[in-house]
Amino acid sequence: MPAASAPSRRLTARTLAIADKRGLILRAATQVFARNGFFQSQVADIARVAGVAAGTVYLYFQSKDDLLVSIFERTMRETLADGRAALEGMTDARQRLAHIAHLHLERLGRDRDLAVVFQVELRQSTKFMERFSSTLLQDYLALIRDTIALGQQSGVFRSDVSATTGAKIFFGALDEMATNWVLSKRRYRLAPGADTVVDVFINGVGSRRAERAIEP
Amino acid sequence: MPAASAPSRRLTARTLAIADKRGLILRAATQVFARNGFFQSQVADIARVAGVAAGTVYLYFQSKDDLLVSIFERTMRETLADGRAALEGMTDARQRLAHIAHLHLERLGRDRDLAVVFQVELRQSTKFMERFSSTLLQDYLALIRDTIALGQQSGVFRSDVSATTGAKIFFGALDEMATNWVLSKRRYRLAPGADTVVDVFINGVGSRRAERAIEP
Amino acid sequence: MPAASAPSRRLTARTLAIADKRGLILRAATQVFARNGFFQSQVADIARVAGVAAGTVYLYFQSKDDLLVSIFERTMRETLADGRAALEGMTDARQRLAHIAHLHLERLGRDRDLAVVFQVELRQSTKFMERFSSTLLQDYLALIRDTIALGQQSGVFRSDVSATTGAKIFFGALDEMATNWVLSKRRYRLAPGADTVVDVFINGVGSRRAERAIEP
Amino acid sequence: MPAASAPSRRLTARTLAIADKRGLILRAATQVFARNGFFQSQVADIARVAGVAAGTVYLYFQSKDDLLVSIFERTMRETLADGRAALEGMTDARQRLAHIAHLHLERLGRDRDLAVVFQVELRQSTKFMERFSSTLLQDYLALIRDTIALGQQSGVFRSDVSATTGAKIFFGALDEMATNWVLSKRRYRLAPGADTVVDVFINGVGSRRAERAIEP
DNA sequence: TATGAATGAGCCTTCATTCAT
DNA sequence: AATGAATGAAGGCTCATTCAT
Repeated sequence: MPAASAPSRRLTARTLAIADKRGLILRAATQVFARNGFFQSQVADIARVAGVAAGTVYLYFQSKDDLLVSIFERTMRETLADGRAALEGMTDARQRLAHIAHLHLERLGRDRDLAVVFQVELRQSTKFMERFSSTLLQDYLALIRDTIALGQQSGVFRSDVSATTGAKIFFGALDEMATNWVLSKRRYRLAPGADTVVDVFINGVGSRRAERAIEP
Repeated sequence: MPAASAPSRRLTARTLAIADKRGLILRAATQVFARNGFFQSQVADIARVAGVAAGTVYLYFQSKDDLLVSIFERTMRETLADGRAALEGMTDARQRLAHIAHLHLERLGRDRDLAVVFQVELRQSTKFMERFSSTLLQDYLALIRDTIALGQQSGVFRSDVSATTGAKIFFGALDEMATNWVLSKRRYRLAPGADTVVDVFINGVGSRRAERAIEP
Repeated sequence: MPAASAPSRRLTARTLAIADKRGLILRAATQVFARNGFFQSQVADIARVAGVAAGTVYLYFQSKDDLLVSIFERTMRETLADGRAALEGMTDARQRLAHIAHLHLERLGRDRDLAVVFQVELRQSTKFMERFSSTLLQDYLALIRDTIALGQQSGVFRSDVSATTGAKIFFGALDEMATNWVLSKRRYRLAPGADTVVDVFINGVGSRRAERAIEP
Repeated sequence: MPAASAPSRRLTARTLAIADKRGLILRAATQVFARNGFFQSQVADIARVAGVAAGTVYLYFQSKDDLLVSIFERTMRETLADGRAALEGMTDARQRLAHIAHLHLERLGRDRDLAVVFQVELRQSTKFMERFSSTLLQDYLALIRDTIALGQQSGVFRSDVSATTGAKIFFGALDEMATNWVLSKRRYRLAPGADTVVDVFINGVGSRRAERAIEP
């Protein structure tokens, strides 16, 4: 092996080590935040769970807030990437919505600590909310909105409901399913709820016999 | 007025004064929490806005937490009472849902500070969430669920979607409408969204031409 | 009854009422201080036990401190007066000491709450201690010192021990008996200890066979 | 010195540094408590006198209370250890008592701040008193009681006075000597009083001519 | 005299963050 | 890169005292 590659290899190793430790700390933070609540969690606790010293956390993250933001960003980025990749080949907007719903609830249903952080701890205050809603969350809502718009263009969705409003309703429904699951004392599987949400969103709860609903 | 009524009058005056002061402090707390966030708000700020001394707050409320809880409880109690009263005469489940949605978004749309507290500050942590979800919030969800069940019995709603899941979807949609409105930089009227939510919830976004949707 | 006497009678009645209420509050304070400790006691508690409003306490006493001081002064004044009166006819210094010791321990042994206040709560801090030691407590120590000096003059007490030091030792012994009784979990009668204190103080614990003691 | 000893040396240095800082804070607390009184002292003052940050105090002590308790425990432990060590070789109970008295008054007489804390501040309330009297203070009284019992067995002390009562009287006398010294405005040496206390305790203040004292 | 609602000064403690090693 | 001892700002809450009634 040529000597020249050594530094590069070392760099790669280092990069991996860093990535590992970042992930290690982030997983510890998710667990601690979920179980104690963000404000009741101490950086020292997270460090202990991660098996590092308190000061070490600050080598990888700016602040305690940054830990929370990073959990959000990392998960959102992954979800968005996964979502976009999977949607690539799907032409049916209804199928796309179903996929988004499944991805959404499956990811949260798979990792309860993550779900708690997403459904509860991240809603700390306008401080966080505003920071989030201006970026990745908007991207996520945009993904849904575009899917609905696609359905409207292709004629499978009504055009008299704005895609933006539809996206809020769809996201809100999924979000509430997740929040309810997180706060419920009963233990049930979250993911199956995705089908119902999609079904209701597309077909409504109105019976076929009933005429089109009440207009204001 | 007979002399005998004097004590009663004094008592009433005092009772009113107390009620006023509680309400005064609660309104101040709503404003301060909404603008600074719960954790960034100081009890001294609330007292200043209410025009009382810091210690006086503790004559009417147990703690800072209690202020937040009281805002929630007071509003929920009123909303539930109003909702039940108005629903009394309505037999059509679709009409009932429409009414609930309007009441929900109108109340929040009328008082932005209250909306901020409800959509953001109250979601502080599982500590609060669990406290809430076990009581009045459950009552509210039950009100929706019962309305859906009524619609299923009368045949205007499908019976192959559980009323409980339907209630989550309906509430989640309304909740997201409110949260989006609160966090949005644009200023628009919240209440009109109620109709769309009801429409989509009942009729779905699927076009009439499109067949019944995707089953899992 | 002459009209002229009415004011006087009223004044007397008022004076009595005042004396009663002062006493009432003071007894309540003694009880509350004894059971909760001075700093843990709240003026509102004392008022409640006395059956008056919080503000009323301040019509009879300057401050919370004043309550503690008044308990001390009232008891000391009574004890000193009783002591002096009883000592009047006694010529034997040993008999006098015995009487003082009995009076001391009987008064405390009769009222445990008072004893707790005297042995514990009054030792709050130099602030109180210095205030007390400069007046009535000095008078009390002087009463003992003078009794010892009398005994030295009449030849029943050694003159090679200063009366002042002797008084400290005698008082300290009584004081410790009381403190031990107050803090003890066992329930026993305090007063009988007076005899032992006097006996040891006068005769020493040395056996008769043993020669006069160790000199430094 | 071999290289191998370096880690051990570093450990020792750190241990010393910690021991120093604990002691440093404890000395500062003694000074501040003595001069301001416990309740009037602020933890921030103690930190300033010790030359550390306020938070640092809490790295070494649980609470403000703990500082007071630690002063007591440290001093009592040392005094008990010193006392037991010194008593080892002494067979004469009278000599032993004299030694205890000297140790007691010398230690307090040497450090006025410590004396103030012991004689005044530690008598705060039953809260502290009960905590103390159940352990180290009992040990100290037991040391005196055992010494008296030893004297009774060897025949130099009377057996008709219980060793327990004798111990209270002896301790009370020493305690009062110290309290008087602390509260006195005059400045005199405390330790010499030890001899008088022992003398009076063993021989009594009764003159040799006088017969055995008054029996109840 | 009596009330008790209102006042507001005062402080212990926590814990995110830093930095010397 | 890693440590963890040290920092110090920040605020909820209590309660003695006042005063309008």
